[in-house]
Amino acid sequence: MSIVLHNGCLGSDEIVNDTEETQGRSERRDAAENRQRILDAALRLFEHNGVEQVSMNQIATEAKIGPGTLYRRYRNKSELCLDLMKENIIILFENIEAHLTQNRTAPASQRLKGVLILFIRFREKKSQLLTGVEESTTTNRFRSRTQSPLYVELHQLLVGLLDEMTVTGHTPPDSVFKADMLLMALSSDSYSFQKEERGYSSEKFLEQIWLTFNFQDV
Amino acid sequence: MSIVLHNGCLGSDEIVNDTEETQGRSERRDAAENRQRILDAALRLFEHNGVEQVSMNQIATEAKIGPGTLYRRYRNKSELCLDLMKENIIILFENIEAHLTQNRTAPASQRLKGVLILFIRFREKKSQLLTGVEESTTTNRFRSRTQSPLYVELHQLLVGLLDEMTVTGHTPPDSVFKADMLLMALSSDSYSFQKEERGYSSEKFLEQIWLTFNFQDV
DNA sequence: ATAATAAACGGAGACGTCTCCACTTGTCAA
DNA sequence: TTGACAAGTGGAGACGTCTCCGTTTATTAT
Repeated sequence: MSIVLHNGCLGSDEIVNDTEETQGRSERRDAAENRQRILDAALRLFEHNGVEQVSMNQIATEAKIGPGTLYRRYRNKSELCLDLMKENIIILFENIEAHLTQNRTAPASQRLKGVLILFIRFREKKSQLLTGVEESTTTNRFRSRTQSPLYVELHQLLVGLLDEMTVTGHTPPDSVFKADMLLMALSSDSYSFQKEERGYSSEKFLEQIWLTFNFQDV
Repeated sequence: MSIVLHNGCLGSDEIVNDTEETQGRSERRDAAENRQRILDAALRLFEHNGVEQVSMNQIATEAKIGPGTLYRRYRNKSELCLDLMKENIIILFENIEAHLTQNRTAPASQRLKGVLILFIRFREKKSQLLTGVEESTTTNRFRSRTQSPLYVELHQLLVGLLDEMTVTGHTPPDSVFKADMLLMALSSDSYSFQKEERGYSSEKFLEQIWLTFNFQDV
């Protein structure tokens, strides 16, 4: 599972690229079959029990394969969820791309807001799976999050927009840093905490982000 | 293990309060002894192997007690780390209190900066243990982080300062939200990521936080 | 077809978290 | 002192992640 970084503007189709890097050789027939079983089993279990509640073990059992086989394909649940979200990720990036070209002449802050809105919508749509993607059993949660191609891609995008927005005259705030903070603020953990514990709606949340990061009006 | 919220300004001594809520009855002798063994064992193992690498199992074995006994006292490693840091937490809050009264008349933004500096120093000093405190095996990492009394206390403090700093005339950014974001930005995950992956020094990190959140100069 | 071979498989097992509960032990009132 | 009993204990065991490695299977060259 890998999302291929592309040169220049977003190429929605190339973003999610399965099979190992640059075609080693096509997938063996039995392997392909098993992968489908895994995906089916996972989806079934996720729907019945919720993503959080389902263990890799259960998935293996449901798919009637050994744990080793499951782990060979997906190092953890996070990777599996990512694979299950391929579709939606592609759509997200297509939407972003469309929005970005449509508003090509608008101020960067406006384009940024649009991107954030699209991302929040995306998050809402498949919140459980996305939380699954961002989760990680192993130590260094943030580290694994930031290594995910989804993160890298979005980060790059944000850096571009933030750079454009930099107010000339002030000390330039490092856009890389700012993008990291922004993505952290938009993470599952943060988002669901604000919604559930602090009682914010999506709109209020976004508004607060905007105020906190002190972006330009509208 | 509980940190008692206090009324009004910081009462450094009351912040860390052991034994269960408001004295149920004093700890049994054998229990007290075991707790000491646990603390000793944990410290020993942490020093030799690093906090991350040590499991609750190992601690129990090293302390020569059953796993059940260990878990009865500390629901997880995080709580154990918190107990191990009591001293340092008290000192942190004492320092903050001192700084706050010393600069009582200075602008809130300056006081805030001081608090952040003290916090970063605190983090540096016991980084491993603090990371341990913020870690959590269970689902909902952020949730458990935010429920920790250390979080609640700091959050309260920040809200106070941020409220003072609110520029009259702008849309008031919710200080509770801002404080959440700030604490998230200062979390172990974030801090160590910026230091190790992005190559920031403590000073640069703090500077970027300042710029990102767009606080007043100095 | 068939042999060679690399990929894929499965499950045992190491190690981890955490719970449950029958048993022991400290404490305190009588 | 002693007995009642809450507090504390320990370890078996349920369940989870993840690895290792001997065996099976698909593919491809012959």
